[in-house]
Formats: sequence, C-alpha cells, structure tokens
Amino acid sequence: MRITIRDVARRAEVSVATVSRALGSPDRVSEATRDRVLAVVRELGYRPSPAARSLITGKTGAIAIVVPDLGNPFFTGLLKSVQARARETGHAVLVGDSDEDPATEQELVRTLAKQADGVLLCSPGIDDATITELDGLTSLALLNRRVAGIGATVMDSAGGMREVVAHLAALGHRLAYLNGPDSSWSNHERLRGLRPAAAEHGVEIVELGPFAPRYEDGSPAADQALAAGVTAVLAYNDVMALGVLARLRDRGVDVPGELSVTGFDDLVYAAVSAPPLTTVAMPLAEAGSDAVDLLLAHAATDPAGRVVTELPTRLVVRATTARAPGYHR
Amino acid sequence: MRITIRDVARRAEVSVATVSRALGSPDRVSEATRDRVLAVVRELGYRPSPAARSLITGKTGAIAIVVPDLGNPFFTGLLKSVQARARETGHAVLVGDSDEDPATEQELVRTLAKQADGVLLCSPGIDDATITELDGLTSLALLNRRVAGIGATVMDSAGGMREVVAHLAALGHRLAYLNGPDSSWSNHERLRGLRPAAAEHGVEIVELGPFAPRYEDGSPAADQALAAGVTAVLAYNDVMALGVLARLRDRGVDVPGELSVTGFDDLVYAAVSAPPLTTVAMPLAEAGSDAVDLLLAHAATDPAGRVVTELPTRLVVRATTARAPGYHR
DNA sequence: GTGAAAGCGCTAACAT
DNA sequence: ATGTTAGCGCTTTCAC
Repeated sequence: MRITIRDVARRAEVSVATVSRALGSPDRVSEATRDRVLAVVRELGYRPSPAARSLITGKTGAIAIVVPDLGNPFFTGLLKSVQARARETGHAVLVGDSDEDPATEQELVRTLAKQADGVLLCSPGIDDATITELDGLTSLALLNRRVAGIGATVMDSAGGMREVVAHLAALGHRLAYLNGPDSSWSNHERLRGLRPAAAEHGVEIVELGPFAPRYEDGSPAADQALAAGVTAVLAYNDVMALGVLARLRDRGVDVPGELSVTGFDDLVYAAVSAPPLTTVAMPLAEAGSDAVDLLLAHAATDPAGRVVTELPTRLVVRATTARAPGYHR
Repeated sequence: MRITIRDVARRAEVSVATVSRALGSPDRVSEATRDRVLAVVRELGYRPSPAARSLITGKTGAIAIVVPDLGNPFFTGLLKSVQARARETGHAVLVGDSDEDPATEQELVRTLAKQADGVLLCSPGIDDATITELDGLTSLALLNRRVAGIGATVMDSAGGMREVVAHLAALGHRLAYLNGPDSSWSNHERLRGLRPAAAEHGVEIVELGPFAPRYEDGSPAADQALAAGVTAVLAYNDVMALGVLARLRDRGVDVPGELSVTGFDDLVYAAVSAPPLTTVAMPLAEAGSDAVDLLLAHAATDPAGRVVTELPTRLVVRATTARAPGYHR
C-alpha cells in the first residue's frame, strides 16, 4: 500500500512501463536500465500490488483448495503437498474447510473462485451435477474424485480394497465393511473394489453403516461389527479404524487375536496405534503435486486437456490383521 | 472476470454507484432500488471482483497464516480453527508452510503480507528481531509465541510442563527431557516450566537433544534416553513422543513398566498410541479463533492494543506414565 | 437517494 | 529500448 511503481520509476529515472518490464520481462529492457531499476526496487523494498496486477492480468497468483476437514491428516497431507508445489510455481494457496458440509463446500468454491486462478476440489460429498456447474465458474480440478469432463487426480482405492480383501481372504475371515458417508465418492470406490473382490474370493461380507469418518464414530461402528459376529472389520478410513481400535480396547477385545481390523490412507499415526494398523497407503504427496500441475496447465489452456491421472495405492500389512480364530490353513 | 458491476447497473437501470451502495451500504439506497438491484445481482450471479475492490479499499478480504509444518496436527488444528473463525468474519485464508525453515517463513510472510489484511505467524523458529521487522510490513499477530510489542495468543506450556513434572515427581522418577529445536520459543517455554519445577520437587533431570520435532527423530531420542538411565522421558511434543514409543516398542522396552513417557499437545492420535499417551492438552480451537479476532482488531485500529492472551493448558494422564520401577510410596 | 467522474496501482498496446 | 496512455472493476467524493 505504501510504495508504488511510480516511486521506483521516479527514483530510477525511467517510466513506470520500464519498471514494470524490468520486473516482468527482463529481456525487453537493456541490461543497464534493468540493473538500475532492480537496485532501486531492492533499495525501496518495493513489491508490486497483487491486486492491481490481478485487476489487469486477470490472474491472481493464487490457487485455492477446499477440503471437508482440516482435522483429517489425509486432507492436510494433500494440502501440504499442494502448498509446496504451488510455492514452487509462485502461487499462494487459499484454503477452505467445509466441515464435511457439501453446501459449505459449494459456497467456498464460489467465493474462492474469484480470488484464485483455479480451485482444487477435494469433495467426496458434492453431487456430480453441482460439480459440473461449479466447473463453469473457474478452472476446477478434482482431487480423489472422478466426474465426467473434469480434470482430476485420483488414487486407486478400489485397487487398494481388492488387496485388502485378498489379504483377509487368505487368512480365512468373514468380513464386515464399515461404510463411510453414503454419498461419498471415496466410499463408492471402496465398494467398487470390495464387492467384486469378495465375490471372487468367495468370502462373506456384511456392510454396516454409513458412519461419519470421525474418530468418535469408531465406537458405534466397532459395536456393530462385534454384534455382526464377523472376524475382520474393514474401516472406511484410518481415522475411523483408529476409533474402532480404541473402542475394542475398551471392551477388552483382542486385536488381532479375536478380530482383525484394517484402515485406509496410511496416516503416520496408523503406525503407532495399538497395535500398528494394517492399512492402504495413498500417494498423497504425489497426488497433491500432480493436482496443482493439472490445475495450472488447465488454467492456461482452454478446456482441452481434461486429464484424469490415477495413482497406485499399496497395502501395508502391520499388526492388526492375523489368521481368523479357528482357521488353520 | 465475466459479469461486472456495469452489467448489473444496466440491467437494474441504475448507476454503478448505486449498485455498489446497494451491496456495501444497503441503508444509503431506497428500499425499492435496493431490492431491484439485489434481484438482478442474484439473477446474474454477480460477485464483485475482490481485486478491484481491494485496489481501492486497501483491504484484501483475506488473512494469512504461516506455519512450520502442515504435517503436524498441532498446526493444522490451529489452522482449522483459524479458517473457521475467518470464514465467520468473511475472510479467506491463505496458508504458508515453511517446512520448519525460518528463512522460508520470513519470505512467506513478506509475500503474503501484500495479499492479506494481516498475517498470523506461528513460528517457534524466527528470531525476535526479524519478527519485529516483519511486523512493520503488515499487521502481524503471533500464535504461541511472545515478542515484545506484538499482539499474540499463547498457550501456557510452562504451566503444563510444571504439571507434568509434579505428576512424575509424585511417581518417584528420574527425568530426561528431549529438547525440541534449540532456537524454538516453545522449547524455551517448556524449559521455563521444567527447570524450576524439577528443582522445586527435588527431582533429577537430564536434558537431551535438541531433536527435530519429527516422528522419525523419536528413534535416536529414545535411544539416548535409554542410555541415560532415567525412568521417565518427557518429549518436546506428541509427535516426538509417538516416535519414541515406536522405537521403545521395537527395542522391547515396557512402557510404562520400565520407562514412563510423556508428550505435549494432546493430538487426537495421542489417545490411540500404544499405550495411550500421557500428555498436555493445548486449547487449539480457542487459540486459533482468538488469534483471528486479535489480528482483525489490530488490523482495524492503529498499533494500539498490543494484547497478549494466555490460554490455560491441562495435563492429561493416560497410560504411558506409572510408578518408577522400584518406587513404592 | 442517485449519478458522474476521479482514480486505486499496475500492465499492455501503441508510439517513438 | 523506452515512454505515453488507456483502462482493468470497483468505491467514493462531490454534485444534483
């Protein structure tokens, strides 16, 4: 707000256009003037006003990301990677947390659309039609969600789920799956891997829930799984699985002796739970970085390259899974 | 970028000034005109350009927060609360992650200063002088850090540490403290509580480290603590404590039978570690919200009310602390 | 209560 | 290679 391009121009005895060029396209200015201008810039500590620049270029120099819950390490893992990559490309990062509410998510996208060059939407909850509509407002890229016609970076959760089922089937289990939110795209993906895999391996599977993907919701979920009389429970994600583990411990159930448990996401904290959690690792760092590149590329070109990148996931076997009780193969 | 105030003005058959007023100061327009304008606004889906508005008002409608590590739930807990409160006040949130590098932190503040109405700095690492300098650039508020003359919201870690020491002293322990980063303000605060408390209770205390506050760094820290022959180890924070716990399990050390362990922060995941971690709870939600209010109030008024709010912490005893081996009181 | 007009700080033609 | 100038979309005096 203080020192403007005019101050620099006056001090360097050039026109404002030259200052602008010295900063923006250094090769369109003679070396001598450029050096002089840059010296003054440094001397005065001048930084161009993003608002003024933005007004004319139509670019804000920022990207936005909206997530359902900043309390979930899955999303903050993505966020960390997104902000790192954005910084490399010289973009600031705006963040919106919807608290798992699709309506808020939508409003967030609408607001942030005006303040950013594009928005990364990480929303298992909003319906496809709304997402398509939102896509018109700004350059949009999806994170871990697939909607026809919109660029996205997804992680192969169906594949991860297939690995989990194969692992558990080999141990002789009867399975219960703890559903995440009903309308969640991620939950559908889990099921898309789960059901065929269960059929293929000929294992029983009872579906419970839906449950909110919160730590606290692990308790009722655990209770229901116990009541269902299964030998292994597959939680929608690690946060829920951790909650299940806590409840199981409270109820004195031996994991994995009496009951095996699996999560999804491989949060750092999955490794320190009691016992360490068998789960599916998601390539968060890569996904976040890729999504930024996708968004920026898309923002540059016309709605041409609507790419969808799918990143592989990987089963991580730790200590919450073992042979089913009474299974001796 | 699409539809502007002019489109609305034309359609509502008023001047742009009236549209602006209808939106900004509804009482300076007749009710009839206002309704007509607002109807058109809704019909066209018009949203004022933040850039244009910002250029003239000098306000951006955003605040920024810079933290050392978005991978640490302590900071994302703060972030979540900050973003929630900011949204209530109609502000967007820019986030910067320095990856624990003070130089990056500084650069982040300088950059974000121009794009936000104020920045919330959460930096245990930057030195006081630099912070004071940064304060000149923009309206700055500190989170969990105290620097003379700058508004801040801090949490009473010294007090929390005193509680930990009292707890452990009563159990007959010889203590080791695993230092966080040397230059970290939070670490100094821990020590400020630790040393006098240890003296007061007449307990021994060996200081180890410094260690980076990362999960991985828990391993060497655990090894050193073991070598030091103490009966209880106080980690700088939960992330480190969780790493210590993992290492201890690998080495077959019984916690809390042979060794007691405490953390700091009370991350959700502290409750699911093996065993559940005794730690100090920090009022993250309140701190984040207060910090936003402080920042916004300060941004409004002149550098007048340089307030520092201190929020209380609380010891949470779980299962990683027990009587020292051989102590029978 | 409403409109006309002057910029906010900057970039991008268009001249030179 | 450099300068002049016309706005970007909006808010805000200043008239009416």
